[in-house]
Amino acid sequence: MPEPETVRDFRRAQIIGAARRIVARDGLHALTVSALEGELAFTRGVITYHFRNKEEIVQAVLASALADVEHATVSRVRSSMGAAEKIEALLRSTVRGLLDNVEASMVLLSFWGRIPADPEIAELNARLYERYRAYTRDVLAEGVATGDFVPAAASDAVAALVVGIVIGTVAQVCFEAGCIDPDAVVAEAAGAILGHVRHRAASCA
Amino acid sequence: MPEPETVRDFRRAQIIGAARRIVARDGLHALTVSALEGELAFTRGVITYHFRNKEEIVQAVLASALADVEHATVSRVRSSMGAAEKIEALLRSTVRGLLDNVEASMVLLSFWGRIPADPEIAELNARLYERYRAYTRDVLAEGVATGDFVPAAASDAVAALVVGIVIGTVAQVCFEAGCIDPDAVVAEAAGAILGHVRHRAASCA
DNA sequence: ATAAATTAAGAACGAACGTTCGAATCGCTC
DNA sequence: GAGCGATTCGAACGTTCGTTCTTAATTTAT
Repeated sequence: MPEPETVRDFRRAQIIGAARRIVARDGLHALTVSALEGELAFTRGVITYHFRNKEEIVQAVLASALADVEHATVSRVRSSMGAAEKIEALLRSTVRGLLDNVEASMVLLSFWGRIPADPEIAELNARLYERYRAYTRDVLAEGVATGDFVPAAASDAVAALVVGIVIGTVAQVCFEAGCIDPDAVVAEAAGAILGHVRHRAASCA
Repeated sequence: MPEPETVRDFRRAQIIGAARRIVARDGLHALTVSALEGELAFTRGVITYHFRNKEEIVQAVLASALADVEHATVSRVRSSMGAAEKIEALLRSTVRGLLDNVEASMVLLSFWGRIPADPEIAELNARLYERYRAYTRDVLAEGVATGDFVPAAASDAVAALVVGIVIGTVAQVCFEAGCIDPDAVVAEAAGAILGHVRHRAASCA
């Protein structure tokens, strides 16, 4: 990630940052040029000079949030871990990472409203989740190969379950501030899933 | 649910139905008076005659979808079931019910974008999920009382986990049509959670 | 049959949106 | 310090939005 050198890059980053704050705070529908003027100390001349149009800003906001979320998820799992550890890290670290960057998470949740109307956004979202599911499937297969997991588990369904738990937990925390303890939820989820995919002998004392 | 008798009630239902279709198909931002004119065979005179303003339509759409979803969830669990059956029904029937009425589900997902800006919508959503969590906690307590479940389980976290699974699964199905098999996901989820809250003796052959 | 009330129609309005554009200002080079 | 490109400014434009209002059509009651 190179430091912004030119004025252009600096301004663009500044505008995208303001746009992200607006979207995370008030929703995507509140992202207007006037709102950007208020959030920054600029007039709209600056904004329209550095971006061709508003759609370019919207896409930059989405790309920025997607990059953050991507970085907060899979990259936290170390390859030195065992399969069971990886599954737990996949859950715990991902939820933690998403909630450490609530702004990016809220931005992505805001973009959900555009999925029905915008196939491009739908595909970016689908790719994100599919990548996460694919990684989960790999870990499951790895666990089966090492003999840690039972081979019968339907890895497609379990992968979707893991992703669903992450999505559902983050959504509840983001939309109902204070009502949910994500660490406790993730702990239960990890226990339940590992107890389900691991050989019974390992979990039954 | 009384049949619409007066012309007024009939027209209102007609307009709300069209509004729901628009929101479910294209998102909440696409719900404009002009779009309603197109979806119905009316002019905007009719619409503004039967509704004070657009906000009233929006709230009616939300209330309508909330009622549908509410009906599709808790009401499907029979009180004659055992605790374990209830947990499974809570998962399976709820996901099924939500996906049987994709329109209502998509409407609710569309309204998520308004949660950051609209405390009223945020609370309606929070209430829906909290009621679902409370019911799950009751079932868990019932299972503990009958000796089916281990008493140690943190029911708050497990309840949030159940709701999260429902949300995450429905979201994946709605946003990635065809990629996810909800029945398989729910089956894995039910197996994992029941294996986790049930006494080990019951699940270890 | 006629008067009154209800409902439908569609033109017109102000407000807010994204965009465009010419003038003003800054920063650098020669 | 004059000249020039890069940047900032803010007014103005056309469009679309939700709302309002007048007129016409239809239904209901007497």
